[in-house]
Amino acid sequence: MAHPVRVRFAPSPTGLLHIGGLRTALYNYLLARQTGGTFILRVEDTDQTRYVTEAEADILDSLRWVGLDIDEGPGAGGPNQPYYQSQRSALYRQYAEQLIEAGHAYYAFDTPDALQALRERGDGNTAYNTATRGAMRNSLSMSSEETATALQSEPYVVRLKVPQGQTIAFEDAIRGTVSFQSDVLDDQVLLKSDGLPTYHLANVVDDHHMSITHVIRGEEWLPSTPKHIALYNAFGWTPPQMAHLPLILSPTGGKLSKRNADKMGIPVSVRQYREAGYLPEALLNFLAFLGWNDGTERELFRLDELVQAFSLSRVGTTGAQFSMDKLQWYNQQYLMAYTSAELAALARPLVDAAGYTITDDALEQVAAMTRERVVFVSDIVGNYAYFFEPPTAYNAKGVKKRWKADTGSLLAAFGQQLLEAPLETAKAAHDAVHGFVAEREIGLGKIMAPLRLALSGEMGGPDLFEMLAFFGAEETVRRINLAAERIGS
RNA sequence: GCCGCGUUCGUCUAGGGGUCUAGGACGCCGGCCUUUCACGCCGGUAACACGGGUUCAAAUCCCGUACGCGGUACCA
Repeated sequence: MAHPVRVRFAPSPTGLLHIGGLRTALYNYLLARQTGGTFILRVEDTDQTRYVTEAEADILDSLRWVGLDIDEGPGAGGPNQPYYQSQRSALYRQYAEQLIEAGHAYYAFDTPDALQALRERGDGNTAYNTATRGAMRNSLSMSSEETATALQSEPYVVRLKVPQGQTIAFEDAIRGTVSFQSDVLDDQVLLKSDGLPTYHLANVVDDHHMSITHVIRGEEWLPSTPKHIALYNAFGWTPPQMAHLPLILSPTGGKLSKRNADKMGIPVSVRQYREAGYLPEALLNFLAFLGWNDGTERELFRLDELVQAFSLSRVGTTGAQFSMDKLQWYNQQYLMAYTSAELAALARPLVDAAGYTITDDALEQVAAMTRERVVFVSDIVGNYAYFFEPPTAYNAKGVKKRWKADTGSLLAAFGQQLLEAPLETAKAAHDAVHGFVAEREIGLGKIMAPLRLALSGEMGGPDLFEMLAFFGAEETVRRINLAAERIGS
């Protein structure tokens, strides 16, 4: 606790920000904010072949959308610029050379084919390690003259000389002690033949340079960690605290890969959730709970509340399957927490885009009526389009059950009554309907269900009297006539 | 294959030797409210992977097995 917490989210710009990446970013952010530490964004763009131009903007957009503001990084500045690894090549090269001079790394000249052949021997040995490196073409097996010549004329990489017969152990904040035998480790490539570093080198150098105190990342990195520890050791640096998060799994169990998820109809990029109408607070809350809980029975936490409650020690070790149902529940919970005015404001652009004309006041009334019935804001224009235009279809089951031979004339008479004494409030509508049935000595069912059908085409929905007050006498009569025409009798 | 990590209701999980006839949430199924739907409330369904130990006592500790997942690249 001597050093202030400094954490980083270090995505590779190979595509749209992944939902799992967002959770990693979230946990890093939570720890930083909780401790008054620093949240850094670093772009790990060292693989030129997988670079996707839109990716970086999408990562930035997505983080901004959910409200994970970064303290250092692209767009935010900071003392360790640049925050793009592709722009820090000189630094990595310098450190690679330092390692070579110290005898912890070496040059290797093997062709991809030669390495492939090694792997395919099938004797269980890794391609390039303490047992095999002596037989390969590298500065360990070649004379210094040969090496110097090769350096001039051939492509080469720099590899870490993994020490032999060591146990490499580290304390993971989530999993406790994890240990590996160094002999099973590959002599990791540090510098690729294109001169750029691999993840392993760049990551270790940058984490050290940026004084990162906690490395919080996905469990898929756990097997790489001993390589990183070996690197820290070679440099003589102290490794940061490691914390490996459980994986987010697809509902069928496998990794939530793009292909796997698409098959299940599950979006994997944050942008898709945004476009589908999920609220940032719902997505964040849901994601936070994929692998973490505060130990109480509370499940609703907004971002600032997560900051308060979060702790690395309460993060679980088991992979968590993604559940669309649970996410939707969260979305509904947060949607219900909005006031009608707020909900109306959220719905406004969708309403306009659908080509409907409605005043702000009226839209707020619609929001009030639908608030507890929608999972997405877009449901207002989807499931409740009848608030904006008369229904074009009528629930067949409902019509069969509730629309009798005398319904048409009954509704017409009710409509007539409305025009004579227009209703303005739900209370007035209530009284009008009750007065109407009392006078005629008929049941409420004779009029309420058909009225609802005429107004909305549906059998369920918001309170009928509120709807009547909303539509007013003229529109109600119009819809009664339309329904009578279309349904008949 | 090898290395690593994991395994409590269908799913997310609480629980870390006795308080567990295992708690909560989502989903599902009933009921109440509402002459509707939803919300809300009440109730139900459903789990400690298996086998050995250790212990007076094990979901909880140890070992093994099985299964799942991850890694095994000049990708991150």
